[in-house]
Amino acid sequence: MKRKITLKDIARELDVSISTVSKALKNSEEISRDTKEKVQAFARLYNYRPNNIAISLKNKRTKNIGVIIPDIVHHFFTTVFRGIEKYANGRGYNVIACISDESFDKEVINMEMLANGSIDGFIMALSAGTQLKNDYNHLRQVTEQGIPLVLFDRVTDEIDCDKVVINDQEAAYLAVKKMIHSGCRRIALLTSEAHFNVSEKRAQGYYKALKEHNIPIDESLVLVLPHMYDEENISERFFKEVDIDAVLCVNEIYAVRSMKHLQSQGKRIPEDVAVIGFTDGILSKYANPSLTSVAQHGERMGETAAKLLVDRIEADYQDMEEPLYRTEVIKASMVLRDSTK
Amino acid sequence: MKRKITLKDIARELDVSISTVSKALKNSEEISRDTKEKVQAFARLYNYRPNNIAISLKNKRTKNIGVIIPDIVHHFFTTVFRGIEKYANGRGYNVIACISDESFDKEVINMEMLANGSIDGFIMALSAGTQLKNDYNHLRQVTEQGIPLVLFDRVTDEIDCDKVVINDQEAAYLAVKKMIHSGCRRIALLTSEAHFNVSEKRAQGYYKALKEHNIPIDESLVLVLPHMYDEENISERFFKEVDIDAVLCVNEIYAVRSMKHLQSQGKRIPEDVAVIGFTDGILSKYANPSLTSVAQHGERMGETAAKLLVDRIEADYQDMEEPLYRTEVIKASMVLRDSTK
DNA sequence: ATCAGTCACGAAAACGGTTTCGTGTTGATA
DNA sequence: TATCAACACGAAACCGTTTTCGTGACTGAT
Repeated sequence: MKRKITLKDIARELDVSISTVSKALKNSEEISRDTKEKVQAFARLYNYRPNNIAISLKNKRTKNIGVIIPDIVHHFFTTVFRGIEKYANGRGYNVIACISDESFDKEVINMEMLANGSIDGFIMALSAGTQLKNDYNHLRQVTEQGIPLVLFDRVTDEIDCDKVVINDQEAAYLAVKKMIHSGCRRIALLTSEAHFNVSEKRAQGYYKALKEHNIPIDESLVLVLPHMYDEENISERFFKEVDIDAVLCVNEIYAVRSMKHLQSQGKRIPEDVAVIGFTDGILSKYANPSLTSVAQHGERMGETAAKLLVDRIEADYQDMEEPLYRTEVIKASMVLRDSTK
Repeated sequence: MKRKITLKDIARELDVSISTVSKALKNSEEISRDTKEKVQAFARLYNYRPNNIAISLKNKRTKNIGVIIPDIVHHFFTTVFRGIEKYANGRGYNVIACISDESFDKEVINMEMLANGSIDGFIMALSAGTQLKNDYNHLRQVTEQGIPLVLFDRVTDEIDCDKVVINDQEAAYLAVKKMIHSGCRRIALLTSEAHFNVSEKRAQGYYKALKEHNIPIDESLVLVLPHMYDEENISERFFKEVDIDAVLCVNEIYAVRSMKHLQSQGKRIPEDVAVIGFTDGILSKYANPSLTSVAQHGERMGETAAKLLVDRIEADYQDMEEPLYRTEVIKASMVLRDSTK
């Protein structure tokens, strides 16, 4: 087993000082051609690579960024993660992934684990637990220490930092508007109580579209599903009881499940009931009929978040004047498929 | 902005030496109660946390593990990743995620980035590119340096290390057997040419089951789909041309697409054609009809891989005698749903 | 012969910890 | 009173780099 070779090893072997080796490898002007060649050849031969940890300690930067997301087995977060990873990698950063599992405690623990030098900055989406608790002290701690933070999707006004969101309200508004224009009048909304932020905004868009078209709001058409609790039965019952010609769902799963329930009642999609979901993932694409869906462009969101973060890290590092905190809005777009007319 | 406080700061402030502070915080017997209390109180007050990087440098271990997977937007890998993250976190390790994007070059670059001190060990699934190229020098480099490596799912015999695989062949065998027992005789196989290992093993299971039941093998019922190239058209044509009463697909996507094509030809599932897929993901669950599927238990696979890795890292660290390399087999299981009789 | 000015290199500090090995002070013991 | 162990603490090395600041040897000019 060949152990890793260090500057010291090279120095000893070639009978020069450590500083000389370091400089020679950096092609410093200070070192003679002869020595440089000798050192570089030796380093190549023994496949010398500088130790990242030592460099991190010296430079006080790790070239790592911490990503904390509530859930990875979730198409949207997965695509965001990919966007982050791609962009960060392109700029020489590695990504440390932590999954909060929607839990406040895990989120706090993860942040604390990473905030002690392991990373140069954070990208995160708030866990449901955190939003429920409405406690953001762990975020404040981090920003007060001068660690850059970018929030995406599940954000909060309580914290002053860079943010990336999608135009949820507008997207929902446009989706409902589309259904209205194709003749729908009794439009249901399936939403969740869990991640307040986005669900609420989407609901606002829904109400706004109805109002604008003078369609009376019927609260019995709005179903708020509890997080992970007997959802399926509740929604099945719901569809038996209401008389509708369209549904807007705040995610894909609700949407395909709605289609299933509606179809089992003999309703045709989209002829009898139109369905639109949020999150243009694999389910939307392969559902039968395929699902018209609001694409959130997670990958772009991830890239944008990563860019904001890395830019700020590097500005920090080079003592450049700090750009003001920005909130980037990623425009959702509708992917038209066969569940709408 | 409060900068991070260091041992040196505390030492200066309390007029003791750095060593004393260090020991006091570790509750060393060497230090008097008075001093310990003073130091600990001060540290608490200023929220002192030791710098991870410094500790890593000293200990020559980072408590990070590197995970390199071909793709994250893929249910199976995602669940494995979650298993790894959970287990590793439980043992105090963080996970650095790299996505090779099925490319040999990216895999190599990622490994080299991480192998210079950033991590204590690797968990990875080989990229398609690597399997194609059949070049494993980057893995060999890593193991020769004494960095522990665990391969999962997409493994190779070329490298001597811990491995975690599923019993692909047997799972496929059992799936086909099930279809035979329910009366199917003309059973198609939809497979891919990309990740040779698993596809091939599944194919072997398919052939084995047919042979064992004296069903003649008809190569025209086996469709090998090229990776990402016009798959949909090819498979649509395939289903128009063949006359079958069952299909085994090496992944969910092929399976739901098969169902779609079959249904559009008026075939009923499972009455006319039974369908079984691999990867028990979200698609299988929400497909219509829901899909009988081979569950690969990715999460358990991830946990197992992480356990193997962490155990080896810690054995290394404590100079314990090294356990021999092991290959753990995760048993796949069949989730019966509505696409089979 | 003296002096200034390269040139090529080394010593040492620094990053933030841990750990080994002293060492000065105290109180008890012979 | 001399000796010694126990106690409480500090100095310094070390992990592997980078970087600043010398410095000795040589060159060329005066």
